[in-house]
Amino acid sequence: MSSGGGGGGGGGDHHGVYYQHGHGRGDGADYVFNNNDMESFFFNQPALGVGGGSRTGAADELMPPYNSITDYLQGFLDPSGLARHLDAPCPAEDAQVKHELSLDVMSHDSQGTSGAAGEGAALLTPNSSVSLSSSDREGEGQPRRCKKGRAKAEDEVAAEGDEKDQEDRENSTKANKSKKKAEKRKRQPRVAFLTKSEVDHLEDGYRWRKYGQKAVKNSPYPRSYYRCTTPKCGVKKRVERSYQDPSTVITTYEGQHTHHSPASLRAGGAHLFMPGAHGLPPHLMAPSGFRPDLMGMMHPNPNMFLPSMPPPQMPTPSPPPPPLQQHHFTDYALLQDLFPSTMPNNP
DNA sequence: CGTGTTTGACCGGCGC
DNA sequence: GCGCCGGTCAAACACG
Repeated sequence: MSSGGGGGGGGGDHHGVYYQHGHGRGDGADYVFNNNDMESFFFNQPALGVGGGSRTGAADELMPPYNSITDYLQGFLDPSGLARHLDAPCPAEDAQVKHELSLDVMSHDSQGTSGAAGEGAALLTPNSSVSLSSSDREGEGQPRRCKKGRAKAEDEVAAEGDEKDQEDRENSTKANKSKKKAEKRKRQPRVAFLTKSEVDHLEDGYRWRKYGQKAVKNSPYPRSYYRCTTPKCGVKKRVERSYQDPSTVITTYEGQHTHHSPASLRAGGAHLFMPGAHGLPPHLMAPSGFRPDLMGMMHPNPNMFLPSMPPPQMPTPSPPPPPLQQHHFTDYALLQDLFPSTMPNNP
């Protein structure tokens, strides 16, 4: 139960697109994920060492590093889950999800906006009585500016080099600044999920604090900035609505959580890798097409596991969710519009 | 009171 | 150097 309208719950229908591109200015995400394994987009670029930079939208060539938002958010936190995936992707459950997705797609057609939003929100919202809470307002997990960036830079400089004359100090200041900048510029890999949803902020099991909102150029829809409220977890995400397809929400995650999701904890350490067996919204479950062989490559920092992570327990059974209303929108042109700087021209 | 949102200001990178 | 723009800060505010 977030005050001030926080959280908001999930939307009625969801659909993502997986896409990767290199770092650059602008909104780029390293990955864009498509929840529908049958039509997911995924392009590799050599920069990250995943694949060979092929730029094709052919489904059978797609090798999404993450099969779902959940995969991305949680897949690397749970060693058992990872092992589970690496060993066997649970074909039965996998097939189940696939089946559900297919059914959803087939039976609901595209009616994007429906009154099911509220219903879906209720369903997709993993109950807000999460156990994790924090008053961490400014993300202790990552360096923050004391007051503003300049103040912090100066503090750092003062702390590091002190017995230098003013000139050297200035030089070191510049050097340090550029150094820090360089380090700071080193962004975490980002993964974008395109989701058909009525609500902007999709529930993903984690708790987020909104720390900013900006108007997006050439778009009537603003972009919201969220930060994970868990201390020591510097994961951020941006949420914006596609101006081209207003029913599509673009959620870009940056970084990896260093903790389990409150939702999973609430569910008794549910296997977030176990599609259909936990309380997570279906749109966050991993569809088929999982590529365990890519796990190592797709994750630049596999050491994100918490050593003290409690072993997963059997999840409490949750009532089967109603079918989602999903849409196919794997439109290359749309992707180009969404990520013009990174999408090649349609071959 | 705790938690989360809103919003204007600010910072820093980049292109011209 | 300047302006643009994405990203962030933080005080004020809202809500249960």
